[in-house]
Amino acid sequence: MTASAQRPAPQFNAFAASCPSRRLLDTIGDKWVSLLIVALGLRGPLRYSELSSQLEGVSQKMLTQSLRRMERDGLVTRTLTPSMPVRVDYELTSLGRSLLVVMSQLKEWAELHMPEVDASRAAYDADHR
Amino acid sequence: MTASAQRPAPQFNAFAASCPSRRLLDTIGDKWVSLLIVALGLRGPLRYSELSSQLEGVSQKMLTQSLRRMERDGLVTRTLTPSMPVRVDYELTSLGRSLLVVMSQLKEWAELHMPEVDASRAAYDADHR
DNA sequence: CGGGATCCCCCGCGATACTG
DNA sequence: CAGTATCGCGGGGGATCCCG
Repeated sequence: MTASAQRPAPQFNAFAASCPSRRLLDTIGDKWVSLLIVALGLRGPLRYSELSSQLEGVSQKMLTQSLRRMERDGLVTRTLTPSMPVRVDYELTSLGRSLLVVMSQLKEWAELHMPEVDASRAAYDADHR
Repeated sequence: MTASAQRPAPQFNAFAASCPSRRLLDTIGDKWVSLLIVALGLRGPLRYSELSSQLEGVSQKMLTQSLRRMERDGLVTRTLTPSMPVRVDYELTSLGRSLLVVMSQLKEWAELHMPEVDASRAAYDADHR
């Protein structure tokens, strides 16, 4: 699997798993990652506990996992302050902020068009009952 | 769960499940839906079998499921031609095309910045071994 | 050809307990 | 406070069979 370079592949194949767009989708497809980008973008650097309380419903495990992933991807920095008790702050990197811009486009589309989606769903459900 | 309207909820809470942006993420978070939007956007109306062969790795079940969902959301139209054998074409609606625009922004970001992400990952992995 | 229905397995994720 | 480690299950999704 992950069929790598058997045949030349037509220039840019957005449908191959190795394509950048596919891999970006793997990242922002994670809802917690997306929400973290927005949260950190809107409200500046935040502590672990602040993120935990702002992303309602996130489990400790998923929060940590998502933050680690974002850190690895260079989207956030993790700053440890060895006070007592320990303090950890997360902040978007410039790369993370550039992604925030794109995510905001998504947000705009959603707020503009989700009502149409809702209407379409209602119509569809009415038909197919 | 699905806590609906118990308390007023602070104006626009992007972190609540009912928020438009959250719900859009639920949609495009599905990688097949995203890829279908791009495929149908770039190559015009496509038949079921054409989609099946272009989205490498998609199972029949997931393809159908994703198309149904998109149809319900008003993103694609499904046109049945009762020839022999049957022919079914899928095409983006204007709503779907407007979403394609946004998705293209994502694609641009990916092609522009994924190399940085890769570099960050390599550095991270080197440190944390 | 374009699906629907079923079975079944895997692992993503929540819950819980423990640590520096 | 900010995590790590472990267990357990539920359901998302693949494989398969069948139908109009």
